[in-house]
Amino acid sequence: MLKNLGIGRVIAPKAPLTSVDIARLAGVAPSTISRVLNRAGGFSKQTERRVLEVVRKTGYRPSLAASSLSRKANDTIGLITEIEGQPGYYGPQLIRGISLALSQYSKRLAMDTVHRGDEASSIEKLPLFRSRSVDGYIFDTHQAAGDLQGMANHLSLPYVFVNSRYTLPINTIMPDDVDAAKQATEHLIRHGHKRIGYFPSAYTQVHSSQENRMKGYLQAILTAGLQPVPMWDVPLDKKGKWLTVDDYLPRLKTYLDEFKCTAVVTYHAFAAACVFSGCYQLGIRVPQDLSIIASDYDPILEYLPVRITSIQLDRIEIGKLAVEMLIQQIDNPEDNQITTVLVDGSLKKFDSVGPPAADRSA
Amino acid sequence: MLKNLGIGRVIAPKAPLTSVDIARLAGVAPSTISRVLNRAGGFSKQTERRVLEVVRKTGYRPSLAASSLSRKANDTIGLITEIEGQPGYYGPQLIRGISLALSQYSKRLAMDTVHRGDEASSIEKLPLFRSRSVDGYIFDTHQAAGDLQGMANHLSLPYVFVNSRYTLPINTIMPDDVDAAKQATEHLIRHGHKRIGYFPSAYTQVHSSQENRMKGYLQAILTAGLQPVPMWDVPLDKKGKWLTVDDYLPRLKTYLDEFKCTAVVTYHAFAAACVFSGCYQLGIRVPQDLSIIASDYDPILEYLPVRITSIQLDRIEIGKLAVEMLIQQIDNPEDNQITTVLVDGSLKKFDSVGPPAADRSA
DNA sequence: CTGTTAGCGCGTTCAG
DNA sequence: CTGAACGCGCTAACAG
Repeated sequence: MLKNLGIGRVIAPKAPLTSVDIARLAGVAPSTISRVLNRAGGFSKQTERRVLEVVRKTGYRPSLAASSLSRKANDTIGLITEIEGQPGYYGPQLIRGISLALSQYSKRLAMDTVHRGDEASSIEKLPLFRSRSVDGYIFDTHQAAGDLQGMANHLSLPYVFVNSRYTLPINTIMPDDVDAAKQATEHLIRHGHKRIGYFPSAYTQVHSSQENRMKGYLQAILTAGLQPVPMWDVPLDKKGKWLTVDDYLPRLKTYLDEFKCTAVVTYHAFAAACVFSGCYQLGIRVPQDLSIIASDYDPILEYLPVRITSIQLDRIEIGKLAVEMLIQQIDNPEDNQITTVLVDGSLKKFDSVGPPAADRSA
Repeated sequence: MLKNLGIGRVIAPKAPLTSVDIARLAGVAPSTISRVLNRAGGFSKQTERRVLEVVRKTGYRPSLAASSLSRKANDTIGLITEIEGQPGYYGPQLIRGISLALSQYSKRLAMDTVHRGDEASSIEKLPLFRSRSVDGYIFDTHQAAGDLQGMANHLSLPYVFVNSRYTLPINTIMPDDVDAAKQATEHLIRHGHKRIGYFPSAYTQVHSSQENRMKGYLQAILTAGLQPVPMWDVPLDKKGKWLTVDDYLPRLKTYLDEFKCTAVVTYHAFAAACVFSGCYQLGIRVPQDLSIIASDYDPILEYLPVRITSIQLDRIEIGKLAVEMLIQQIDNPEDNQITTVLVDGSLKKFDSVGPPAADRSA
C-alpha cells in the first residue's frame, strides 16, 4: 500500500529567539518589545520602528505558551465536531466560518472530532479536554450520547452549541428549520401545487431539525388552507442508518399515486436525491410529473440530471455567529445569559419545480 | 435574519485549581503531581492513588500553557487546509484521520483555513502563525499561491504536505493518482471495453493529480494494447471554475459518437456526475450504452439514479499517515529526510459498468 | 521514592 | 516614554 521514496536532506533546527533576544538586538528592554507587539501604547514612534524592524528581520514570533501563562488567556477556542463522512455534512462550511471569524479576533482554533454515538465521557478524554488550553468551546455534536451539557458545565468555561439537539435553554445557534421547510413548501404552493408530500431524513437520526422541518411543512400547508399529505414514513428497521435509493423504490410510486402528489418537500438534499433517483427508475419525470424541493442545500443538487431547487442554509454564517456569541461570553463572564439564534435560509432556484401535472391537479 | 430569544441564567466562574492546590490537597509536593500525571515514574502506588483521587474529585486539569512553557513543546500540530465548500471536498475525512491519529499521541490539533488562491504571505498572518504555538504543520493547500514551501522552511519547524502540488522533493503524503486512474481504466478493460474516453477535472485546477490520473489512464490503455481516445478537453474560458452539466452537454454526444466510446473514465466523482447527467438528458443509457467509472469516490455517486463505480481514495488513512510522518520528524529532528508516501485507492463497485454496447464494440 | 529549587518566555506592575 | 523586577503554573535537576 505504501511506496517510500526516501531522499535525504538536512535542515539545522535553530533555537527560537525570545523577546529578550529581540530586546537586546533592538537595544531596548524586554517589556518594550511586549508593549510594541501588543500595541499597548507607551512607546515612541522611533522605538516602535526599531523594534518592528528587528522583529521583521529575525522573523521573531512570540511564544503563545509564555504569553498565555502570563495573561491567563489562551486566545484559542475549541471546536468539537461530529465528522460523519456522510452525505450532506456541512462541517467544512462551519469550520470555514469559525476560522474566518476567529482570524478577525486573532484567536486560534483547536479542534477534536467525535463520531456520532460517542459517549460524553469519551469526549472528556480527548486531548482538547485533558488540559486547560482553550477559552471556550463550540460543540457541533448533535448525535453524541450522554450528558454533553453537563460535561460542558463541569468545565466552567463558556460554550456554545451549534445545532443543539437539546430543546432546553442553552446557548445555541442553528438554522431556522421550521422556516426552511415552510419556505420550501410555500414555493411549491406559489407554483399552484395542492397535493404536496413530505419526505423526512434519509438518515433516521433523532434531532430537532426532523420535527421542526416537518412542522414548517405543516404550517405552510395549513396556512394555505390545504390538506397535509400523510408523511412518507421511514422503515423502523433502518433506524440509525442512512437510506439509499433502494429504500425508497418499493413504495415510492404507491405513495405518490395514493395521495396524488404533484410535488414533494424533502428534509434535505440527499432525501431529494433519493426521491429523484427513484423517480428516474420509475419513469416519473421531474418536474413534469413531480416537482421536488429540498429543505437544505448540498452541491449534489446541482449535479443531478435535473438540478433541484432547495433552501440554502448558510453554515459559514452560522460558524461566524457561533464565534461571536462565544467571544461575547468570554469577554463578559459576568453577563451570563442564554441566547438562541436562528438563521434563516434562502431559496436557491433550479429546475425541479414546475406547475402541477395536469392529470393529477385536476 | 436573527431571532434572539434571550433568557437569563447565572454561572459563577471559578478560578481554576493549580498543581500546587492539588499537591496541598493530596499532601504531596507539586512535582509529584507532575510525575503522576505524566506517568514519569518514581512514585509509589499509594501516592499515585491519592493524587489521582484528588484530581478526579476536583476535576483538575493542568494548564497546557505552563506545561508547554516548561517543556518547550506545545503538544499541538497545526493544519492549514483549503476549504473549498465545493463538490468533492475531502477535508472532513482528512481532518478525521488527523484527529484520530493525534488522539493516540495525546496531541492537539490547531487549524486555520485558507481559500484557494490565497497568497502565502497572507497565510503567514493567520493566528496559527502569528505566535509560536505548534510543533509542526500539515499543509493541505494545493491551490494556494506563492512560495508556501519557502514560508514553511522559514518557520524552521517540521512540516508535511498533503496532496502537494509541488513536484520537487518535499515531505508529502498523497493518493497514488496514477494508480487510481489506472485501476479504473483496467476495470473497464476487464469488462471488454476497447474504446475508452477520459474526462478530466470538472474544475480546471492546476494540480499534479490532473496529469497523474491522465497518465494512469494512458498506462492502462497502452499496456492493454489499446488506442487511447483523444481526451475530452475543458474549454479554456472555464479556467479556474467548476464545470456543471451544461458545460458538458453541447459536445458530449459528438465526442462519444466520434470516438465510438463505449466507456469513460473520469477524473473524479463530480465529472462522472456531469457525464451521467449529460447522458440522461441525451437519452444515453448507463451502463447499457455507456459505462462510467470515476477515479475518485464521493457520496454523490451513490445517490445518482444509477450508482457509479469508482476508485476510493482513503483520506482518513492519508490523514493518519500525515500525522505519523510529522510526529516522526518532531521526535527526531536530527534525522532529516524527505519522504513521499503514496496511498493506493481501492475499487468500489456499483452499477455503472457493464459490457460494451454491442453496436459500438462490433 | 519524595521534596526543594530554579527556571521556561512573556506581561504587568512600579519606579525612574 | 522606558527599564527592572516579579509572577503566571508547571517540569527538570538536584538533594535528601
